[in-house]
Amino acid sequence: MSSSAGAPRAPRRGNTRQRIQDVALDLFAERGYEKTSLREIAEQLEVTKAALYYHFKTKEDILDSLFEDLTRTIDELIEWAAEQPRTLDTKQEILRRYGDALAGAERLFRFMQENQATMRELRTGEDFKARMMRLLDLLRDPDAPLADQVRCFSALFSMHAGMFVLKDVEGDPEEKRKALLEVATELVVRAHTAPETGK
Amino acid sequence: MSSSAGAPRAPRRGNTRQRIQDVALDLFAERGYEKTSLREIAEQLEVTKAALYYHFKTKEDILDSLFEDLTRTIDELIEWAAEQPRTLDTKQEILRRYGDALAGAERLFRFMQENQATMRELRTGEDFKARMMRLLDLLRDPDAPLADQVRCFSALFSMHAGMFVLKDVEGDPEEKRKALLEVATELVVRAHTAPETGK
Amino acid sequence: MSSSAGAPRAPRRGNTRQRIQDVALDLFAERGYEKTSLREIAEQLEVTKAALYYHFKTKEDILDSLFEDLTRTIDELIEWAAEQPRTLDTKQEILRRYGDALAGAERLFRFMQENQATMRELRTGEDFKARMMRLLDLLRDPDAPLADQVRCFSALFSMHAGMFVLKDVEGDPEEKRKALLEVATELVVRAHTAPETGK
Amino acid sequence: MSSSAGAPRAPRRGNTRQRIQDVALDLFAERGYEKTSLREIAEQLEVTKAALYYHFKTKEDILDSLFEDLTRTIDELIEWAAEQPRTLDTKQEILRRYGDALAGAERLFRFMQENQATMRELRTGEDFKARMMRLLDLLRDPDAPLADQVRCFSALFSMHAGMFVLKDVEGDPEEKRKALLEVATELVVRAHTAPETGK
DNA sequence: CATGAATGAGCGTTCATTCAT
DNA sequence: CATGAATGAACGCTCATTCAT
Repeated sequence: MSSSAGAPRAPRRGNTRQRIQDVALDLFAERGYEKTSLREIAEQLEVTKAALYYHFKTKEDILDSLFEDLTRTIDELIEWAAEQPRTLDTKQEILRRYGDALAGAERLFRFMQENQATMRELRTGEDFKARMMRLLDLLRDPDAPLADQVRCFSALFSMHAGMFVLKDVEGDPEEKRKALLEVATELVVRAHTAPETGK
Repeated sequence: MSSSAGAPRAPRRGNTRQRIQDVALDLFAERGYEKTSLREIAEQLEVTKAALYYHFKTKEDILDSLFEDLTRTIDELIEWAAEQPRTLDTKQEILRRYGDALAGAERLFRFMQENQATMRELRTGEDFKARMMRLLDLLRDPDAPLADQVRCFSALFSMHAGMFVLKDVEGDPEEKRKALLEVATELVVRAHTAPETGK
Repeated sequence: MSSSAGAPRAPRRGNTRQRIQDVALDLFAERGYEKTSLREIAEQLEVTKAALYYHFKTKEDILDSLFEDLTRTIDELIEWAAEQPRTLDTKQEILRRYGDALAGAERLFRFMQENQATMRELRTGEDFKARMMRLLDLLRDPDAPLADQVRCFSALFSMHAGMFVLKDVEGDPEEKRKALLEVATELVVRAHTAPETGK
Repeated sequence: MSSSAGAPRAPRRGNTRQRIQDVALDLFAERGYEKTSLREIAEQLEVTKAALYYHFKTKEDILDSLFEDLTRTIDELIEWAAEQPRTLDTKQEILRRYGDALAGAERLFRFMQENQATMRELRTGEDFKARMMRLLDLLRDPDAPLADQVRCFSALFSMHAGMFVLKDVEGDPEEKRKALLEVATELVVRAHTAPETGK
């Protein structure tokens, strides 16, 4: 895709690190973290396994690096949200921004979605889960009835999982995103404004 | 744990097959399918790896056997639902029954939820996914606007994932179940009765 | 072949031992001794592995039993030949009788032919080889030139191997046998009557 | 054996691949292909099993590599022979050259001779057999009487097997080779010039 | 006459990782 | 910036064999 230019085998300047990340993410998402071996990654890049170790200390290190950007983005979102008044508007804006982050890191979310068992055993996984919980806390009101809390979780989680499950449904991806956001927003609105007391 | 008593070699009655299934499900759910080795399972049972192979032909075979009951239950649900009129009542009953199935196979659902990458590469996984899609088809109306379809998917999926995510939230499990069912039902109701025409 | 009669699943009287031998010989010859497992034999007979151990002490024991008849036949041939005068007529008769023995134990010869490495490590194999050498000694004259000794070995060995290699050549099996015997005889005749002195 | 000296970890230059081949051929020929484990090979080389896998993709791959040289030699022989007139002289030259190939790959021929059951199930084995048949076709006349065809096969096969069987006979190896070639040639001559019509 | 249940040893193979060059 | 060569640990699986019933 990128290197279609010039010589039959381009010199490939200092971009190897990024190429590793790219291929690794593809394979981790496609076949799972454990089932993807460094040999596969190296082969697809036409370098040796040892080359990977020049750029990353361990296999887990490769995975961690993939999360860096996303983690920063979400941290910023959390930071911003924490400073806002906990109004409905804020919550809606959180969902909107979260949807954007999601769209910008689709493969990574797919990876998380499909490798939760792995994530649970990795530092990065635990870190990420904590951030999701922080986000959830910004959406829900801990004193609200359980059903409202479920609504908030459901909103967040549906956005998360929706893109992949909806792949089997016909329709334009952009439309799907909108529909997911719409339903999520609706759930949060309902949770925020519900006047009735619990069950 | 259990057989710490007397004789150097316990009699070990004819329950080994079930004990294997039990331990396997625990470990598969806890640590993931790939990361659980047959050695671990055998060690926890205090038998040799070879003993596992007396009862199951392959590792995958153990997994498959775990799905048998659940698969039958869901097939019955699908069969039943297919014969009902596609009313709102029917849909609500589907959710209720699905919730029951879920409660009766909690560890298995947790396993699925957390090992999707693995499931995708296994026959049983594909089979199960197909059944989920059948269920979704019984809830949604293919001509309805996208947002309504999202509501149905979201209902199903939230029930699915909810039990595990909500473990970190305080509250009685039975209450949580009810809350999940309530929100799911609400989503399906909304999808069923929505008068407005999509986008 | 034999038990085509009556009930869908015959009671199978005391012939199990023979059935084991029959199936074992088939598989040993077809797939090799090492690559044939007792499980395969048992499965093909629709009994359990343990049943085999009721009839034979070890896997090697099954193999040994297969050689019993043939061994006796060849021992008789050797004994008979040892008492004859070492004339050309005797030698020709040896070949003829050997050809008969061969025809009556075709699968076994095929097994030997194709599993020599295995035979060399088994008692029975060594025993059999010794007998072959005895036979060779009855055909050749140790003081004759090397070429004559080669002729005798070649005669014996060609009969041995011929049946299997010639399977790929068109023609009636009985004719092939005759042709093999003819060539073998011719070689022995030449070895016996050669007037020239070796090298 | 060699590196018993000084340094705790010998340098082990770039000859490992060949050392593997050498040891493997020894063991395959001595104990049979199936009964030779990679552990044995590795131990004899004082490396780990995994080291073998750096140099060869599978166990079968090691075997295949052993055949490469011989296969090329025989292909050249076949190619050369196919271009010659099918005279007696040509046939004699084929045997002579085949004898040379045989002498240069003695262990390999022994391996084949003693592991035919294994060879039959391996790609390389089938390939090799096809080549032998090609050679046989270059020696025999398909319209000649069966006995003449047997003579040709017997010639080829005796050379093949002779070296190993004759190990138990006293005499100089070089002399044996000559005697084998002499008898083989004689058989082919007889097949080529036989005036009588078959049966 | 046979089975059900299990074992211990071993197999071929793969993996993440290391390190001298 | 990377490779060639290797390791140690583990994996899923199969085997011949045993023994109480």
